[in-house]
Amino acid sequence: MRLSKKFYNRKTLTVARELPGKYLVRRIGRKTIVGMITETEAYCGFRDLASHASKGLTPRTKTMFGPAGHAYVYMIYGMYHCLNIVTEKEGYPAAVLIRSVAINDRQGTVVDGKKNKLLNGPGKVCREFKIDKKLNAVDMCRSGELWIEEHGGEIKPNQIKKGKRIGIDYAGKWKNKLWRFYI
DNA sequence: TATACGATCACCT
DNA sequence: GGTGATCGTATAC
Repeated sequence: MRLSKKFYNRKTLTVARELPGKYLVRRIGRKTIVGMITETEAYCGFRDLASHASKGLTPRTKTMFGPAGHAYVYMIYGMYHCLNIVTEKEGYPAAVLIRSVAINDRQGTVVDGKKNKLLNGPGKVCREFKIDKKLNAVDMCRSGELWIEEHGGEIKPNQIKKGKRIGIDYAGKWKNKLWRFYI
């Protein structure tokens, strides 16, 4: 079942904690790619120095200020894209970064010599799912191209671990927050 | 108009 | 462990 706006329109940490174990679905024409989310990070509020939104509202970060359930896609290092999902109410800048996804192909197709493929890193996730700026600001509650499903029962809450966020050494005290969730 | 740098990855030592 | 690739964005002139 597809996650509704109700799911995303809650506290960012709650959404980030519950997303691991859910399924990211990407439809391109007739082809569908499905992967289980295995790692997320929360970025929330004006004061979080690790969040792009701490610099204020700009054309780039506008999506993060928008309604919950929208995809926030941005380019990093000129070569990679990162996928985020906007959370909380419109006007409050918050999002959950999808850091890692495990592809379990339902048809059993071999991917990279293995049946299962772990996409550990937001850049790899976006490369595999063919996510780029065109998907920025799409409504994941309604889009026919990108959304998240819940199948239920696969992951128990006690399998989800938490830790410090990664790659944000510049964020001062904010870098030590335990806002990263993974399986 | 120009410049510096980043929520990364791959490849080098 | 360290660094180059490579470009959109923010910030500074």
